[in-house]
Amino acid sequence: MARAATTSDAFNAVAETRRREILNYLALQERPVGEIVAMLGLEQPSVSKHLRVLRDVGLVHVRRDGRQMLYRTNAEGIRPLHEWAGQFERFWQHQLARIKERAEEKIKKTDSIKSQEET
Amino acid sequence: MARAATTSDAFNAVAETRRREILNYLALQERPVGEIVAMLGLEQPSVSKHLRVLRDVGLVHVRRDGRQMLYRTNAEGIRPLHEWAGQFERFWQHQLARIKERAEEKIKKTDSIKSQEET
DNA sequence: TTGACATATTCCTATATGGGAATATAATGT
DNA sequence: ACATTATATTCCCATATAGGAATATGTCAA
Repeated sequence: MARAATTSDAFNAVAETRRREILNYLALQERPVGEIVAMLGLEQPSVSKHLRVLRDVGLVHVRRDGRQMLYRTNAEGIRPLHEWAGQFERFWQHQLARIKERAEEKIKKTDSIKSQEET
Repeated sequence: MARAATTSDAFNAVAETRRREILNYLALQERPVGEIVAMLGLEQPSVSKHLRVLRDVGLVHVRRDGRQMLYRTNAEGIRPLHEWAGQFERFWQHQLARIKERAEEKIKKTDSIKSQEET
């Protein structure tokens, strides 16, 4: 089996840096394709293809305005990702706490060595 | 250019469902490869290859214990993902608020129609 | 050393890219 | 109808899989 399609789900879609950039750019307000092209410095067809992927997984909304297509990030689609990653929050907090503890113990030891030296 | 390597970063690495399952499984405690194999129902070489990818991007820690290799999730590696997704939290909150508003307005309208009918 | 167990790597193939180039589709103005 | 503008799609190719099969590596025990 080959790698899963980029259109399989949000996880695969946002694996691409350019698509994450697009989502960041379109979060605040909707924009026509031309502005996204200018913003990313990519060829227009490439941008259209990325937008297609984002549409297929429901990460952007589109509406037509004359000849323009206005795209906007659908933040809801990013929630599953945030929630999955959030499961690990308590673990990295634990890890950080342990790192802190060790660092403080190290300082204590250093201090006691120092006082020994002073003796 | 082809798709970015799965070992490019955490985003690409966790795009694969199996690898997310592995990270969930290894979050609570370290486990030998054999248990991961039993848990996922995949072939051992496939699991070893997924673990290799996770190691390369720093999403798991490993240590040897006799013939076994004990893997454990490195939650820190998942933070960038959580933080990127977290940028959109305020937007989906807005979106939900608007949906709620509209729903409430709809109910109001329905009520006023009802009272008209009653007249 | 030899055998058994645990894990990793290599080789293979079908599949899915992402970008460039060329072309198609859609909407507007004249 | 025709030219122009804005996007989308198709065709091409180099690259990177994920999994299966076979094999290699590493560790322990007798």
